[in-house]
Parts: sequence; structure tokens; C-alpha cells
Amino acid sequence: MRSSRYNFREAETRWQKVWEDGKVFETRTDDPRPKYYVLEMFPYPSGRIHMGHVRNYAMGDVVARYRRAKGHAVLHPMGWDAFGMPAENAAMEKKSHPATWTYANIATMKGQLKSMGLSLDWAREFATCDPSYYKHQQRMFLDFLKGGLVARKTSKVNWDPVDQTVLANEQVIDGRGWRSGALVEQRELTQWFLKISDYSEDLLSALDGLGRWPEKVRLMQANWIGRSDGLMLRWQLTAGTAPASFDEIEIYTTRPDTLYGASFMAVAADHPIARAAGEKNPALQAFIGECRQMGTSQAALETAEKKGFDTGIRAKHPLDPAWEVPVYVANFILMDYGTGAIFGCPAHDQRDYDFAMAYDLPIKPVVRSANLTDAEANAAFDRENPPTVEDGVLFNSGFMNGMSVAEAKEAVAKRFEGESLGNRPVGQRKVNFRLRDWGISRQRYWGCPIPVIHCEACGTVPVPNRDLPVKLPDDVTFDMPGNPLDRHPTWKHVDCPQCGRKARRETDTMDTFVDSSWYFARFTDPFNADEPTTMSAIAKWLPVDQYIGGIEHAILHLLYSRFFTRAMTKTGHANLSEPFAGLFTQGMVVHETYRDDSGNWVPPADIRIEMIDGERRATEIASGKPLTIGSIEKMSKSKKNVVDPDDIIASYGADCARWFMLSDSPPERDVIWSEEGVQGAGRFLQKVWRIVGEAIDLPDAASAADAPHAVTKAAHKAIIAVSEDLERLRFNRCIAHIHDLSNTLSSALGEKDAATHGRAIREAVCIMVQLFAPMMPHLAEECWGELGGKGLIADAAWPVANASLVVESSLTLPVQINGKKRADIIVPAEADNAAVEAIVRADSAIAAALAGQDIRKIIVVPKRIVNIVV
RNA sequence: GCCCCUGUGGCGGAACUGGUAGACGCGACCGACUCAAAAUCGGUUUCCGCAAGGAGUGCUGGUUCGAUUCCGGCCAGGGGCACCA
Repeated sequence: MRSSRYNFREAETRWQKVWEDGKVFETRTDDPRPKYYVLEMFPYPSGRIHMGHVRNYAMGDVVARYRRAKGHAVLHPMGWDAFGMPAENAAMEKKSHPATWTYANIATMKGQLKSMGLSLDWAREFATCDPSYYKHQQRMFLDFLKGGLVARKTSKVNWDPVDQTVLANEQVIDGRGWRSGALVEQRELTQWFLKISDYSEDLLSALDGLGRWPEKVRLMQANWIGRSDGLMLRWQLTAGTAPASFDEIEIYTTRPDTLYGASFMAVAADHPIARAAGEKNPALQAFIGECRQMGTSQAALETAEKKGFDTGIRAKHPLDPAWEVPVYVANFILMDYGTGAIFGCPAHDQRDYDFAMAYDLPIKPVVRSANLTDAEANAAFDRENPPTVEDGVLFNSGFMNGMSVAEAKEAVAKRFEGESLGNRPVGQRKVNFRLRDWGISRQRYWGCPIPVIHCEACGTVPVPNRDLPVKLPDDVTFDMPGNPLDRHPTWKHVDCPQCGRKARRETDTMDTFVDSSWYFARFTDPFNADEPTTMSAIAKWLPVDQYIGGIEHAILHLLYSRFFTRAMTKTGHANLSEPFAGLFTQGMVVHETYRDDSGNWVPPADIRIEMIDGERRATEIASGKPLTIGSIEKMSKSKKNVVDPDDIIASYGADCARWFMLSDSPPERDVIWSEEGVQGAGRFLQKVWRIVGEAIDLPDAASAADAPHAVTKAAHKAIIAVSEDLERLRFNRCIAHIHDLSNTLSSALGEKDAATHGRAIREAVCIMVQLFAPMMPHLAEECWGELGGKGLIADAAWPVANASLVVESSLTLPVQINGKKRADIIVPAEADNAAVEAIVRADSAIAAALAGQDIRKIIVVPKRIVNIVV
């Protein structure tokens, strides 16, 4: 007996069991159909899934189910990005072992994902903290080491002097450690690096080939890699001003054309000359110390007030040895970029300007706007308010006077290339990249151990393959700060694999970005216990056809994965360079915030919204107290504006949650989760259920008329529209089209002659069910069965539109007069421009609107619009 | 600070490559059904105006027969900035 209301609770678990028992979504590698690899960024097992996951996985599932219906062999796997700091924080706070905590979270979250009814191949599941996964990662690290892709060098970390531990940037708050509150220091450590910078040019130029990536992501990556064409330039130092053994400073500049505007030189606090000068100058030493107390993040460096210290060293201008500029140590110069030294031209660079104003240095303009004379430009120059000149003409610049910026750059480069100092030219052109090598060392427990042994005699020795994986020890404590691996009583003490003497394991673990840089490749054959990848599986499934995840990964994760794929190819673990052919970055899930009168945040589950005098008012259910409705923000625990997917699925069902997630906002933008919205989605579910119920009761009568019934036309138009929008992941538009079709169908069912067109209506209803099946798969299976569909709708082919059913014989064209719409005309579909113009001239309504004005021109845009210019 | 993105009714948004601004949904209001409520169904809903008509896509200037769409300047909000994932 059919219930008048759809019982999602019963139906959803029933269909999930049918899919699971039938192994419907397990992928066979020998499937001969064309492949399609859909992947959503795998989650960090933080405890419970959040609405952002629901959105991400709902989108991926729609793509996967649509491609399956279109006849592809679909690979749609899921796993866990399971190493990372939160597990260690939990270990410290809750006294549970990171592994216990992580695997418990995975179990919970897997259950939650299963309740969403996703078409995932769970047989391929793995967690990156499984030794059976990180074993292969260690193997590849060693192959990279052998292949020259790994370097060991020093870099700076945030050091908490109280907790005696390295802090992540997010653990540094206003320059202080988040737990201890101590002022953070920069400290140099010798660390492992992957040589991503060897691939700078390739990673940059290959962006052009990523046609199915968002333009903005490609732009962000291009800026990140940051190619610049500049000049290395050696400046002689004035004898007696510099520490012994320093007679020059080499700087890097992209604006050698502004050399005549130089007023100072600045070097990084870590520049060798700064260190040397600091040794004899306590005040400078103190300033260098101050620079080191800044945190290591770029944002911290650049937002800090620009400060410098005059070292007393003087450099001779390369174009005029009589001209000397002071050398400063400055807190905004990075040792990692270029040579760690610059010359400052305050008139044409904002940072240099700020610096010059702070230290009262000369500001001389050398590029002027092309429509001024030299004299005018000099007269108009105002030190307090210098003009910004994007591209102009050189002046006050000796031999470069009158040249364009580009000409001057060329001329000055040529000149210095030709001049020698010692055995080297004074200047050399140099392409520089902002991209730095990828430091992967982390002084933490919960990560993949770096499989290297340090031996006093042999140096750094790779762990032999037969000894992999280097497993994390289980017996560790988190009761004190620092790296538990380092203070473990036995773990790090091993014999050197080469000479057999006592040696020490590397106690650093890998950055978790390493784990996520190849998981997509492992998914192609996670069953291979001996090798990280199986080449035939890589060849079959990669690249990922559609990758979906958050925009916050636009740079690091995606760039590292692109590099890692190249590195794997170089070391024989893959055979391609670009892992993701199509990328889609989805927006966040946001929600209103609520606070009580003492300013405490109140979760949405505890409140009630009412309309009072046309205004939305919130009250706390338990206390009845009124609340302030705050701004809409990213769901976060701190503001308590989170809704739990479990609650939503329990009260509305997975289909309803999925449908609402996809319905309103375009997928790349933020979506506002609202109770009203999800209720609306629930009403639509029930409406569909009623439509199907009415349709199956209709007699199976074919339409008498020759012309196809209006519902058939509407259904076939919907097939075209929905398919097109699914291809482009415009789910919100798909849903609008399905709403349209459902409106047409419910009106058709309400009409008196519905019974005489029973077959046409049934067929159209069937099409509607197929169209929403990727989004609401459980409801679709239920309706499909009732409508007499064969087998599972999950296995059914996508409906094919009959193009002849959707052609129109005439069209309505709007007619504008001077760009304002004044009338509509109906023209035959095949009418040419001349015919349309004739109809316009003959139309009485248009003649009236013209009111006797002369027609100067008629613009006819075929099938679009007519504009009359008067 | 630097890089990137976004801005359209009461709200989420639609508008294919410059061609009818507001599809579709939410909310609200009116009506039908009901003893009543829920559910459902029908209608109205950008603003000003009784209407004719006019204005209108963050602000401002420009290009065009025509601009939400292209260009310049500004304002606001968001993402990233290399040890959060």
C-alpha cells in the first residue's frame, strides 16, 4: 500500500543496503567502458563530518552518478587524510592516543558518509596513517632522494622558548605561542626539502594546458610561482665601512631602470654581511634579534611596521662610483628571495617609499609621465605625495634619459653585462621565481616518518627498502611539549644499515601535504602491497577527470600534487605530469549567528525563529530569551553557528539535505544553510512523490492528437537543459529546470484530459525522476520502482532528448526603441533579418510607440532582439 | 602589506559569446479546502506612481544602437600568503 507521504527514513536505509549488497559502486579495473575518475578532496578525520563535507560529497556524487548513467566506468573512491596536528592536540587535551582518536573519528565519519547514500567504492578506502599507505610514501621519498629531488638545508621555524617546541603559523597569535603566550622566536633548523623549485618553469607554463581549471586558480598559482625577469647587480662597498672580507653586495632587482633613483640598499637580517656587521655592533645585533622575533609568515612580515638599521656600510653606485648609498638591515627583506639584498628606489616603489619616509632618505623621481617635460616633472614632484607612474619615460637618469621603462631595462642590463669586475660581469640577467623549495620536515609525532638514518661515519643513510615501513612507535606520551619521537627511549637508536655502528633515526616526520600529494594515484590500485602504484592502473585511470574541493587549497595542495606527480613520473611511479584534468572549487557553507544579551554565541539548534511585524526574531528555546541575529559567517565551532549533518539527515533525510545543498547557490559560491530552505527542499520531495503517485494511477492511454503533448516537449527540453548544466556542474540551474518540469507536470495532472494523455505524462514523469536521480538517489530508486523501471535507476542509462520534439515554429522577439523595450513581435523561426525588419515596419503597436519619429536604423539580432534607433 | 575572487528584489539567486533584468526557489501577503490547524491548491510580490509612465544590477565615470556583462577610478565583503587541513 502506497503511503501518501514518502517515508525517507525507511527508504533510504533500504536502498543503501541494496546498493551495498549488490556492490553496485565497486569499480572493476577491467571494465571496458570509457573511464571517468571523480574525486572529492578527502577529509581530515576531525571527529564528525560537517556541512562543508556534505556539500562537497553531494556535488561529487552527482557527477559520479551522472557519468555512470552516461555509460562511463566510474572510479569514485574515498579515504582519509589522517595525519596532522589535531590528533596530537587531542592527545594532549584528552589523553587519548592519536591513532585511537583518529581511527575512532574515521569510524564515526564513515558511518555519517554512508548515511548520505554516496556512490562510493568503499573497497578502495585507506587512511594516510595506515602503515600500508605510508610505507609506499617512504619508498617514494627514498626514490626521490636517489633521483636528486630531495635537498637538505636550513630554514626558519617558529620557536616557542617556553614550550621548547616548533609552532605552526596558526599556533602563533600576535607573535606569541598559543599555549605558553611566550614571544615566538625564529630559529634555524636543518630540514628536508623537496626540490619543487626545479619545476618552477614547467609548473608555470603547464598551467596554460589546464583548460578545465578555474581561471582564478591558475592565476593564483602563476602568481605564487612568481616568475620575474630581473638583473643581478654587484655593488662595490666603500673600503673601511664594511666588515673585513666583504667588498661587495650583490642585489637582485626587477627595476634596474630606476637605478638613478636609488637612495639606499637594504639587506635581510640573515644576510651574511648583516651577521658579520652585527658581531661588532651590539645595537645592530639587537635589531637583528628583534627581526627574528617576528614569526615566519609572510603576512606577519609584511604587515609589520617597516623598520631598518643603518649599518654604517656604504655602497658605491654602479653607474657613478662617487655616489654612495647607505646599507640598511631591514625587516621586510627576505633572505629566501633573490640575494636577500635590494636597492631601494623610493619614488617608484611603495615599500621603499615608506622606508625612505621613515628614515628620512632622499626620494628622486626617475620615471615621468610621457606628457610632461623633465622640468615640469621635477617641478611638480612632491616628496609628501609622489605621483604613481605605471609606464612612462626615464628622466634624471643619465644615459637612460628619454627611454621607455622597457628600453631602459634593456639598456642598463646590456651595459652591466659588458662591464667586468674581477672575472665576472657587474650585472647579469636572471630569471627568478618566488616559489621556494618545499620544506617537509615536521618536528611532530603524528606524521609519516622520514625513512633516513643519521650515522656519524656514513652521514645520512636511507633506510633499506626491506626495512620499510619505518613505523611510528605506539608507546609515546604527550605530557610534555616537544617531539615524542625524539624523546622516545629506544625508537631512534638503530644500527647504521651501511657500517653497522650505532646511529640515530631521523625523528622528523613529513608535512601532511605529502600524504595528500599522491593519494589520488594510490586510489587507482590501493590493493598493490608491493609498490606505491601499478602502472597499468595509473595509465587507465589518471588523470582525475573531475576533482572537487575547497578554494582554500587553490595553491598549496594543488601545486604540491602537480609537482609530486612529476616527481613520481621521474622516478617511475607514474607516467604523466598533470594529475587533475578538471578542477572545481566549491564555496563554503555559512550560517547566521545568534548571541544572547551577554554576548554568548547560541547554536541554531537551540533557537526558534519567528516573524513578528515582518521582522525575523530569534529566541532561545530553553529560556525564552530574545537573541540578537548576527551576521552570516562560515560555520565554526567558535561561533557555534554549526548544524550537524546527522541531525539534518535524521530530520529531513539524505536526499533532502543533498537537494538543498545543491539548489540555491551556485556551487562555487558560499551557500547559506537555512531551516526554511531545507524545509522547502523537503516539500519538493513530497511534491515529487505525489506527482509519481498520481501518474501511476493514470490509464496507459496514448495521446490521440498527432502533435506531441506539451509535457513531452517540456520533458525533452529539460533533458537538454539539465544535461548541459550537469556537464558544467551548475547544479543550482539543474534544480531550477527540474522545478520547472515538475510545475508543468503537476498542472498537466490537474487538467481534465490528463487521463487521455496518460502515457505521455507517465513518460515525462519517468524522465523527471531520471533527471533528479543523481541528486536524490534514494527517492529516485523508490519512484523508479513504482513507475515500472527495470532494475536499479543507479544502473539505468541517462535519458536521450529527441531534438525534433523541441523545435519551435515561431519565436517572440522583443522590440526596443533606443534601447528601451516597447513591444513584442511574433516571427516565423526561419525568418531572416529582412523579413523581421518588414514585420517590424508593418506592426501597428510599434508604429504607435514610434509616434511619427523617423527610423534611422533597425538592428536585428537573429533570434534575440530588434532595436530601432530613432 | 601582497595576490585572487565576489557585490543583482525582503532573501538565495537566473540572465548562453554585449541583446527582454529578476527564471527557479525561500519568505511575505491574499484566497480556496478545513470546526480548526497542518498539509495541499490558486493568486500577488523590484522600487516610485491611482494610472500613463519613470527609475533600477555596490558607488562613479567611459565605450556602444544597446552594458548585470567590456574598460578606468573608488567602496564593501571573502579566500590565500609556504608548519591548519
